[in-house]
Amino acid sequence: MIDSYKTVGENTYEMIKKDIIFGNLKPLKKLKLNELKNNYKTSISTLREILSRLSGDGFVVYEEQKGFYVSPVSKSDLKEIANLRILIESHALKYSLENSNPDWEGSLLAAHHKLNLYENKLLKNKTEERSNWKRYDSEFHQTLVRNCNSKNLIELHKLIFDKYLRYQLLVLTFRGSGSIEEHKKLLDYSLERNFKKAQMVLEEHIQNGIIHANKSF
Amino acid sequence: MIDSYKTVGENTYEMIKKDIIFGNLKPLKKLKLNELKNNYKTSISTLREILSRLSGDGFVVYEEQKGFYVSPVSKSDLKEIANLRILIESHALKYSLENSNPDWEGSLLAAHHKLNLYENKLLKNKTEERSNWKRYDSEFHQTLVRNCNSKNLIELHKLIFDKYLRYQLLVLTFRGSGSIEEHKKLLDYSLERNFKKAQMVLEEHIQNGIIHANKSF
DNA sequence: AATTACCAAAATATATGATATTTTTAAATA
DNA sequence: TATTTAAAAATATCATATATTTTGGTAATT
Repeated sequence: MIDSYKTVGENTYEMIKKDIIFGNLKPLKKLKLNELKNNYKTSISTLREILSRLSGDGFVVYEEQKGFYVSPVSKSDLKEIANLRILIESHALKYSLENSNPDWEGSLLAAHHKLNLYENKLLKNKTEERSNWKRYDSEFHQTLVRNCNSKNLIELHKLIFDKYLRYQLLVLTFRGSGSIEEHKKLLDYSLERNFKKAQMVLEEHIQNGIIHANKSF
Repeated sequence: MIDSYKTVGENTYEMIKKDIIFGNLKPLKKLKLNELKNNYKTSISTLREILSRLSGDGFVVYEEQKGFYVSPVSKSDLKEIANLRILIESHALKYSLENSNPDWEGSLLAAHHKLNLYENKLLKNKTEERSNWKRYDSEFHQTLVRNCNSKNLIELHKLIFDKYLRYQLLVLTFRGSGSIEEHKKLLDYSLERNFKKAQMVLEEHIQNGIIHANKSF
């Protein structure tokens, strides 16, 4: 219902973006208009619109007269993204904590609860669906920054986070109990409004993520 | 020659973006496809592509089934943008200084020289062209961050800076000798690789800009 | 064998016209 | 005044057509 209400363009945009994030469209793959037209059942003009948007988001690269292709990935790019994520997410977290209020604290608790249940499930059963884990992880981190009271900052965070997400789904794996503990600390320090400690855990959390990644690249 | 080589879409993209930044297309103005088609002499499909890109850049807002309109401006938005600019530009500056080298120092000196000449001219003659000033100012600040060695960071900075630029051209005016001094200090501390002092000046520089702006909003 | 030149096929860039929907506007009604 | 309704305007999408550019392969040249 919610989904089918959207326009063709919007739906296809989501689909292609998802396919890039989940790796169904591999890095550097040439995105030929005719091919896409057949695969996604939309017109060329709509597709060009979509690809233009995606190139703004950084998931697609566009070259004049040559067309579009899926953005490349690299270890150094991941490092850059991770550093930016630390910068942006920390900054937003700081303001979220300053503006802390019961409503927000409640939503953070809720988001953590769901994430925690899922991570524990993953710990026991490795075959669990990975995309769900990422959904809860995203939700938790996005809740962390949501209270910062700056629309621009939230948007920027989403931009970076999505790029990071792509790497998570391409090369990062669930780190197990380490990640669980970090999330718990992140929650606790946030509820205590202890920015310094929360920030340290966050930075560690993201750094640990990419250390883990180095193996699989 | 260089310009006319580009595609119609690219040229029109630049034109519309410029018209928004310079205020020829006023905030909240509805961007009707047919109207734009007549004014910019391009097809609807090309225009939709362009507007899609611009909405990714944040200069245009898109609403499903309702179309496109020029992004609004507000004092609080300017404040958010300024804060983000401080965050991003400081961070990038830090790394630029760490990676400092003669080449970069040279280009920074050059950029400052041109900016300085122009600002002094402005000080004497208020009627001078304002868009030129902004060009040199942009160039100087972009040179500051260029050496940070992170493509993502540079792109992010450009994104924010352009949004800031729009406000500069819409509501900010030349502050006179204050700005000149700040730029000079920014240059000197950067050449000394004194991040702490350079950062402080930068923050002050941007803050002073928006204090000045409050009057005209 | 490597490089260059050239041609055909593929792909992009752009424009236009057609159709279905949706939104907006303005008029009509209660 | 508020609500409803009908007409007009605008968006969303697609298909098609054309010019230009890029690509890939073959032949010619060094």
